[in-house]
Amino acid sequence: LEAAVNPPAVHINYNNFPAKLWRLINNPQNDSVFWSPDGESVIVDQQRFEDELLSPLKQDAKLFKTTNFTSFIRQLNLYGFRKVCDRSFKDRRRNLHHFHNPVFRQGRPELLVHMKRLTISNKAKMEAGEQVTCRHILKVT
Amino acid sequence: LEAAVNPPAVHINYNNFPAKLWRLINNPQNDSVFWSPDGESVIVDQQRFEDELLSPLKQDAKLFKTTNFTSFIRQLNLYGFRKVCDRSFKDRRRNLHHFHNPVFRQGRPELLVHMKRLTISNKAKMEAGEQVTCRHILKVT
Amino acid sequence: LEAAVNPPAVHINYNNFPAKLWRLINNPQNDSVFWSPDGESVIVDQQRFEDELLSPLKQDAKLFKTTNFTSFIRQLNLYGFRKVCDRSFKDRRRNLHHFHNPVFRQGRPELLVHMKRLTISNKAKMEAGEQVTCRHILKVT
DNA sequence: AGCGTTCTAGAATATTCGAAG
DNA sequence: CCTTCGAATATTCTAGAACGC
Repeated sequence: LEAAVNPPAVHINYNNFPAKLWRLINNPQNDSVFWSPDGESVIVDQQRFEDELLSPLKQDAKLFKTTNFTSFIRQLNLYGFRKVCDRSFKDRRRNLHHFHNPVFRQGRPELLVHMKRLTISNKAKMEAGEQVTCRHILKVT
Repeated sequence: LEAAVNPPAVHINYNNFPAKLWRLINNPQNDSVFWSPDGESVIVDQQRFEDELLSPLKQDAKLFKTTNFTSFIRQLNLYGFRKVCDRSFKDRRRNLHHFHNPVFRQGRPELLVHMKRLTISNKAKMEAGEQVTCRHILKVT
Repeated sequence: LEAAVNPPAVHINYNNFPAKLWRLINNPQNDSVFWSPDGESVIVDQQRFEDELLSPLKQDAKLFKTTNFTSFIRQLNLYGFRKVCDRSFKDRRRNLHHFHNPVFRQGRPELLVHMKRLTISNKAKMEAGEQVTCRHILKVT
């Protein structure tokens, strides 16, 4: 309860995928990634995302090195996002992708520390009950 | 605007990495490190860099203690440079590395004071909104 | 040798992927899929392919049911195509994909009957030396 | 049962980072 | 702060799996 009132400061690594996605979705300037109405999942407008964030013409301030939308999808899956098939978000002209991750929720940055990168070796470790090191979480002694 | 015309004198520690890189890239004698055409990023010719700056044969005027190119790359990353994969700079014969840092730009020495050495503790402090002291910046106010 | 002079009539199923790709690449009207200069591999211009063949706006004459380029790539891989990384075909503005399959070559339609759909079960059969049935090949003896 | 489509994951390589000296 | 090394992350290409036809 106390934790809810005074949430511990969360420090996630600025350059890693979870932090980038968190900044993007909470950035009012950005209109290619946004929260679903219930704040429980992520919606990505593929065309805008490609135009504004992946275009090779905008080399400088690029958040991602890739120019392929599929690489972004691979990252989402690696960090535990699963696609939600929601008819109400279908749009004939726009390609809207709807992804859910239980530890990526609007207004809950403290959950981000539970993100795991689901590589084979990490999954094996988790199976065996071992610790998984996650570099996106800053250890602030 | 005034700053652009009369940039304030910049004082960064002569022997630290940012200053060394700044001197190198602006030294017409040097041909292993140079600005990209738009002045927004750094291009390094690995062969020349190794031959002219890292070779143990040139003990005298050696700028760096290391003889490994990878250590130089580690420094670039530590100071916030990220590799840019730009197809147009590919050269079959030369190994050209293209790195970008928003505060390392041609003709903008005043930006150098914003360079941060991205150690874990510095990153955590920055996440928490605290000041980060950098020894490479000489305070001469 | 005689076969090269008088190649046996080849009949592949009109609606299956190999036939569709063959028609596309040999159709002068189409400019999104074409042969590499040596006729040994396939080059796909992603933007044009999406615009002209996958766009949901062109419902009528659509060759494929999908609107996703990735589904097309999945088909290429399923039929044994592998990506070729050829620098000389890089284009900053266009996304050109270069795929190779030893049995898909310009002017050699008779090779198409050797195309296999590499599903798990087909691969297992081939490992065991069994026949693989391919519905895209019309048996017209 | 085979094919097309979709979503997710495996595998390989390139890049970046943490930690120790 | 610099250097080194090993490990985590990012990116790319290919494949597994599930489903509908």
